[in-house]
Amino acid sequence: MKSDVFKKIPKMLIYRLSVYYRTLNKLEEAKTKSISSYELSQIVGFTAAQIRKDLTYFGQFGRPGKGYDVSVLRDNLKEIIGINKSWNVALIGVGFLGRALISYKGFRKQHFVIVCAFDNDPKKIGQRYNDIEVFSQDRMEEIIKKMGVDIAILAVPEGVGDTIIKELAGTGVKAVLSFSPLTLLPPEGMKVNQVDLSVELEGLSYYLSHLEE
Amino acid sequence: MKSDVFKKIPKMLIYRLSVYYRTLNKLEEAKTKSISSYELSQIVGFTAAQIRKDLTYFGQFGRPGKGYDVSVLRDNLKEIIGINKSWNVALIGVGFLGRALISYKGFRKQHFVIVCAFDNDPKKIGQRYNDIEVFSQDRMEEIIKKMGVDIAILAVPEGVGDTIIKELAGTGVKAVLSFSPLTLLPPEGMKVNQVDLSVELEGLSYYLSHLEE
DNA sequence: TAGATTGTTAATCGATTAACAATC
DNA sequence: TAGATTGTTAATCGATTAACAATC
Repeated sequence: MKSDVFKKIPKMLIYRLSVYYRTLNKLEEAKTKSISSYELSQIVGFTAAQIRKDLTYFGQFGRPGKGYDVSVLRDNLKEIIGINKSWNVALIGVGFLGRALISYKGFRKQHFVIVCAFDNDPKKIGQRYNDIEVFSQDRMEEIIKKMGVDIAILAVPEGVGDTIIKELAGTGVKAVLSFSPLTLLPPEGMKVNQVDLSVELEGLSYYLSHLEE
Repeated sequence: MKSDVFKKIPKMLIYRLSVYYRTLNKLEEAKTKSISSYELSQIVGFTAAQIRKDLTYFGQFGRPGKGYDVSVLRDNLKEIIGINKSWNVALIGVGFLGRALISYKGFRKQHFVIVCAFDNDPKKIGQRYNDIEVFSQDRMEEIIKKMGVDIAILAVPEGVGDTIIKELAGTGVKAVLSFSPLTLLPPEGMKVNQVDLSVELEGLSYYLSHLEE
């Protein structure tokens, strides 16, 4: 059954799940006990029908006439998203961006724990930032395997991203979040989410250029 | 006619345009003179049909039997995206992330120029990073108007994002790229692109959790 | 019970893909 | 000319929205 349930969901649904989860966390902090799909829709900006539809991909979480119990739905989403456990994260590249990520407090709360960092600047190797040790880039495979890294975050300069992705493929890491622009298609079996500054800015440029219409 | 042409394009097309543009730039550097939709499809990973379809929203840029002239298509995309000119960018928040953005060399090349930065840490105000002056947060409206800022980049800690978006609405800035998680819906007329670390990581978590299926 | 709201099916809308006549 | 490849229309696929019976 499980394999059936999770088969084909709309691509954007995963992003909406994160938004629902975050919103429910906020509601719980505010001691809200229950919420209807309509009320939730007012907060997140999607339609109530879409929210209900989205949830049906995973089960039934509400009560007709009553709405959803905030903490029940939250806990279910937590499990669906897969953050009812912690994931081990390796940070590759300890420049400004890398250090911004290391010092980002939201990580632990969200069940992603940076366990090691890599750089090939000799001045950085062996140092600790926020208690995370920086290793030499050539020890990537060794350390990643030893520490059981699930996810790699790429914060390296433009140009070297593709090379590192290839090296990562060899370590068994199956999920990567890259802040470095990549030009090659990701290797088979590796999921790569790209945060792409140019693409985001160019989206804004397009919007501004075609505003009058 | 223009107003007709740009009316309703698929949401994801804008992102693909950026990918085409970047790829064509690379091809031009490599002295490739012309390329077919099929060859391009092999590089970017979308289908040839989609590439041709995407381009028809904006005009006819190829020659049947011949393909596309790399530099002609590139120049057209440049204008379509709106980067045949420069946009003035204000950086809000000069922490690690802010400084990573300031030192990112890709900016100028891509026609986005950081013209000013804001922070409310007294130690930072008045300083210059990469020749960009940091102003006090309360002078945001004044400076942004004076400098003709088009786009604001939000690199502030979690929690303050919503407040600053509201302030920005008053300055006339219509496009924002936010690295800070926002919970409120953006004000009318303001386009906000969010780079959301939690959402990206949770997407990976979902993928890893449902791998076997 | 009456009112509210879910879960789900059917209808609509939008985006992608296939196919091919036009044309270099 | 023959072969290649575009631009575009029609067919398909997928995602969203509307509607409503079921149910609390």
